[in-house]
Amino acid sequence: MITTRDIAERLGISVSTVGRALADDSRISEETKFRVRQAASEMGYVANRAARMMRGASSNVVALVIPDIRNSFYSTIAHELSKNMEAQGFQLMLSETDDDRMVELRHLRELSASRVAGIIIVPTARPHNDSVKLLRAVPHLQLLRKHPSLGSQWFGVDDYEALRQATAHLVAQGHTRIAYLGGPVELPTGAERLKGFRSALREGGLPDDAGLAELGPPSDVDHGRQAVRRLLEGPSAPTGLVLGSIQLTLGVLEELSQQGVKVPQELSVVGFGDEPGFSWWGPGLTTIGLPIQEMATGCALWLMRRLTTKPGNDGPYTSVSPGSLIVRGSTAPPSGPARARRGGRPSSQAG
Amino acid sequence: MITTRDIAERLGISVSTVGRALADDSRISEETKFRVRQAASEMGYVANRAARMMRGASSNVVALVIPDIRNSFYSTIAHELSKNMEAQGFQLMLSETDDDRMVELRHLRELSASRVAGIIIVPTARPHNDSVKLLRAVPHLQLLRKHPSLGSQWFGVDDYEALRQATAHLVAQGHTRIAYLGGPVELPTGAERLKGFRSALREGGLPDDAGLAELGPPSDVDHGRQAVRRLLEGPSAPTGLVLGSIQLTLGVLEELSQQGVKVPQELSVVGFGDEPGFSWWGPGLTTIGLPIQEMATGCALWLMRRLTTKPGNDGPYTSVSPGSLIVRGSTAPPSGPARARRGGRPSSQAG
DNA sequence: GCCAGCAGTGCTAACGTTAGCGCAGAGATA
DNA sequence: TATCTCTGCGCTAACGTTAGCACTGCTGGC
Repeated sequence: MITTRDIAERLGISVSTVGRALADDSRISEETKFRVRQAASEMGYVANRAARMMRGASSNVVALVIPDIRNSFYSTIAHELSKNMEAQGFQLMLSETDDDRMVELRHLRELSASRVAGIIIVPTARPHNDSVKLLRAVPHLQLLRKHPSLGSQWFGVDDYEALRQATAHLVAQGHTRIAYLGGPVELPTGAERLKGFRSALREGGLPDDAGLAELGPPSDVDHGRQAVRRLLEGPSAPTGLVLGSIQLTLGVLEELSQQGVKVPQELSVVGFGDEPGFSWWGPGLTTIGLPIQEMATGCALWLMRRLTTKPGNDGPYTSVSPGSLIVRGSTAPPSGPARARRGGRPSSQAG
Repeated sequence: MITTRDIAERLGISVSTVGRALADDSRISEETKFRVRQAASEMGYVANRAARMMRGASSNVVALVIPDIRNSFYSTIAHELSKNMEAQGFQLMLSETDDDRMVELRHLRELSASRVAGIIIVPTARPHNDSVKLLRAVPHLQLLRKHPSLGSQWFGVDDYEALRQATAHLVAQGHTRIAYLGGPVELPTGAERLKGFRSALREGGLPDDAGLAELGPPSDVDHGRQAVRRLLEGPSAPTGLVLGSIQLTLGVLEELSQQGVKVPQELSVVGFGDEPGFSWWGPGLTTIGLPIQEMATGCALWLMRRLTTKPGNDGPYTSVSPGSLIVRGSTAPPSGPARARRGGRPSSQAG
């Protein structure tokens, strides 16, 4: 590798002069600067960032710590971050945890050793104590999931309200047996979404202890398939289904297509997130749209400002983006006797 | 930040001893090792990799340079690489080029300054000359696209054969007006895929100069929508359509759904890649399945071996994975007069 | 004619870690 | 008792870059 010393020797000047010429220092004559830049270019000199960092300069790397890049939420976030950071000369490190706290810890150790400038993290359910310690030493930002021990800098969506709306949509259509399939309550998002679901049930005068909530790994497409099969095979199958994860939604749609379940006649479905395929699935999937792109952009801008301005404006920061229900064809009033249960309306078109 | 010096001062020993204790050097007594490790843990010591790198150690970072992480091909690759590299203690840097050679160059400069250990790149159509120079200094591997100036280490798929098969499938069903929508010939993949398409036409005795090939930005979903609209509105609309990019396929499916085009009655479609939604789109999308995951794994293993073994086994290496046609419901013999063109078969079930 | 000031450059230390070499003390051997 | 070996540890230089300080000529003011 070419160093400033190589350039200095070739030109018969000192390394200081080379360094200053490359830094465009005003004390160096234009002629010298020109010769140095010429030589550097010819010789293929590339400054060694490791050496620069040893002199106290911070790195230009920001790490994104997420469960799985294949989840389109996270790839969208990664793209948006990358785009915004590239303009500021930052690079993006990618760490996948697979929702395993030990993997998360290993990654955070590595990132800490690499002295990354900042970390954007979607934490696991219960981060290891050492992970918490490591994060404290680096400017960081929680994304989507908010764990109290990791500080109060957080960008996320209103999970509670999103699921409340989605469920209320089914309640309003007269469904009384509504199931929920989402992530575990150990995850902050899982807990909020379940709360929103139950809250909407209560508001609609329905019992919320129905045991119609299936919780499990939110990134596991196969779990979505199996769970929806269990729900439909059960003794008292629901007429409505609300989903609380994009991967689970993918699994459910796959399974419903394969089993030939008639939507919305046999089952009304509200998905989570908005993938390309959701609009053309069956009758079109009614789903919860989330402003992931905007959130990621906000996140990137916040961190860039945090890293490029001197004063440590480390006050608590929280940004909650609202979701919005996208109504397509996968939801309709329930058919059959269950429909009469919703009070005064005449049972027109009953089958 | 805590350094070995801090630990040394606290324990009243030298930095050398601390360093050797942490490196588990056999010359250090077990008792000292224990005390050092204890102190390091308590004080939250994390080794500074920048300093370590200055002593000639190579970094543990591998960069992935791709057009866009939102493309599921690339997110799958990123995931697979990440998973395989994590076990070996490597980290993944993500660089998106948006297929812009200047962005690509900027990223490669940064990566070079960071002294990444290796680079896996899906190059742009015509990489900048400086990009070529920079890559030469780092162990690297081309993925999917193969540009001659970047060396002969390459992992990819058999683009030619994949498109030949896909097109032949339509030819065999009796289509005579088959359109192709894919990336530009400037891209190695674009050129190969177009060649495969035209080759299948010739083999089927069809003219291959039909002008039914629409080429354009392969990552642009909207371009897919517009292009298929143009094809269908044209004076001589095709009865079959073969696609040469996953993003274009997404756009086409969206547009066909929206316009209510009857598939396969009005148009037979063969997609590219296999997304979750492809199986439930319309009658199920016949598509070209590609072993992206296996290819990425092979890629990761090759680079890991390359980086962890001493001798620079830099001989040319090329691995071509075959694709396979997944036949679903979106392809069928053409209806209408065009069908009679395919020789002797009686026109049963004509309508 | 002498000193101040300035432009342009060189010398050197420092960042944190590692490895080669050296050294002190304890025990073994002659 | 004198020498050798081994264990356990310290000293120091080196990696590439940067910044503080010092140095050399030269110009201008008094």
